[in-house]
Amino acid sequence: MAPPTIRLYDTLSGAIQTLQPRQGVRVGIYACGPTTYAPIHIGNARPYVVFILLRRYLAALGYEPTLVVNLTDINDKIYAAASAAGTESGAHAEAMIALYRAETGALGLGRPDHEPKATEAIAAIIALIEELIGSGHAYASQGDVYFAVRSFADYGKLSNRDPAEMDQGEERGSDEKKRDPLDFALWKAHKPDEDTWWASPWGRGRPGWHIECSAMAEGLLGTDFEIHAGGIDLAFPHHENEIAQTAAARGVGPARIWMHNGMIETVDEKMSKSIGNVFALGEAIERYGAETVVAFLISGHYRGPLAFSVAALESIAAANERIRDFFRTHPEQDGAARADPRLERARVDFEAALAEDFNTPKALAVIYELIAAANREPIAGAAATLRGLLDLLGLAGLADVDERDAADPAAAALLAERESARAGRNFARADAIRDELAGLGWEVRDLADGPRLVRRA
RNA sequence: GGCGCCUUGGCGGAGUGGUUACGCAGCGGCCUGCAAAGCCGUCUACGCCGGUUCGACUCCGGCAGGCGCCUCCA
Repeated sequence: MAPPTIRLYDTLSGAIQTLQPRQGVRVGIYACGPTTYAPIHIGNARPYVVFILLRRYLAALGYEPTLVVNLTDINDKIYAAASAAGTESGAHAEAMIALYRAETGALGLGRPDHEPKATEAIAAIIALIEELIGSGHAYASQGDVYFAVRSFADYGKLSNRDPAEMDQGEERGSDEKKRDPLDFALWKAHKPDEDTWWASPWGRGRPGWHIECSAMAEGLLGTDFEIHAGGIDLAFPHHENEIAQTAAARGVGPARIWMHNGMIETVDEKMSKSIGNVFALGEAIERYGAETVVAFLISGHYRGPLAFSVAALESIAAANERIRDFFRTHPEQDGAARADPRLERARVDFEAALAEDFNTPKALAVIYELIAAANREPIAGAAATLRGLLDLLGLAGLADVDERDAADPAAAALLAERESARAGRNFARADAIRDELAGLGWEVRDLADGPRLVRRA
C-alpha cells in the first residue's frame, strides 16, 4: 500500500507541492546544519527539530526517509573563535561538534542518519570544483576559485532575484580577484593566520561555504533528491549558490522541494548569533526540560516566525503539564488500541494536519481536543492513542508520568502521614504536611483512587 | 533601493468566503474537608481605508507598522 500523499511548501516554485520520490518510498532529506564555532541556540535547534520530526513522520507513514544534517566545521568564524580562545581551529570545531551533539541529543529525538563534516569531504569538494572549472562555470584566481554566476542562467530562481539588478555592493580588496562582483568563492587560498588548510590544484586553501553542501548532499543522496531544507535566511545566498553549483556541474538541481523554516524572534529581532541575541539551547533544556523546548519549537508552523520569550516557554511548560496530568489520571491500559470512533477521528485529523505542509500546531490542537474529550468522559484506549500521537511529535516523554513522579521514601512517608491525619479528620495537620511536601517540590492530588504526589518543575 | 514575508482576542498561535481552532493567563460555577487536577460557563479577535460579494477576518487594491535576505546568520 502506498503511503499517504504529503504536501509541502516549496520555496523554489513558491507553491505547495506533492512529495514525489525519485524511487518508490525513499525520501532523501538534506537539512543545513550548524557552523560549529559556538554553542548553538534555540534558533539553530528549530530546523534540527522540525526536520528530524519530519523524518519520523514520513517513516511512520511508510516512507523510507534518509536525513542528512551537515556540520560546517571549517569557516572564518571558527578560525576567529579558536584564535580568541587560544586553541587550534580543528580542535575548537571538534569541541563544538561534541557540544552540539550532546545538546541536540538531550532533546531525545535521535540522530540524523548522516552528519557529514565539511573537512571530511575535501576530496569530493575539490573534484566538484574541478568539474566546474572544466565546464567553464568556475575559474581560478590567485589561489582562489570562484563560481561565475553569470554562466548559470537560472541564478536567482530560488530567492527570486535578478542578477542584472542585484546590488553589487561595495568594492573590497578581495573582490579584485573576481571577474564579476556577483561571483562567489568555491575555494579560498590559505591565509597566514589560518591554522587549517588542505592541498589542492590551486595551492593550499580551504573550501568556500556553499560547495560543501553540493558535494556532501550529492555524495549521500545523489542529485534531484526529494527535500532540501534549512532556515529561510539561507535561501540566499547559500541555497541559491548550492543550486548553481550542482546544476551547473550535473545538469540537474540538488533537490526537488526546498523547505525553509522561519526565524525565532525575540522582542523585535531575529535570534541570531551575529547580533549576540542568544538563548543557548543547553540552558533552555536545563531550565525547562527537553519536552518544553521541543513543544515550543513546534508550537508554531515551521514556516512562520516564532516569538521567543521566557513567558512563551513557561506557557508551553504549563501546557505540557496539562498533557502529563491526563496520563496521571488516565493510566494506559494493556492490550490493543481500541477502535473508538473518537480515537480514529483524532488519528485522521492529526495525520491530515501534518500531511498538509507539516502543520504541527494544528496537530497539537488535535491532541488537546482528544484530551479534553477523554477528561469529560473516559475513552478506552485514549491514553495509548495519545502516546502514539505525542511520539510522532517527539513528546512521548510526557506520557511517562510514573517515572517523573516516582517519590523518594521521605515524601512517600509524609504522604502516608497526611493520609492518616485526614482519616482522623485532623485537617490542620494534613494541610501542614501538604505544605511541607510543597516545599520539597511535591504537589498532592487527591484522585478518585487515592492521593498522588506530582513533581512540580 | 531590490526581492520576499508578516500584522488574529492579555500572551502564544492555527484556520476558513457564511459555523467554538488550540494552549497559557483571568473571571464565575461544579467537584473537594480545604486545595490541586478535571469539568461547565465566561471576557478581550481578526492593523487601517476602499473594492468585489447576498455575505470577508478569509479574495482584490491602497496605506501604516513590523520582519527576513541582498556574499558566507538556522
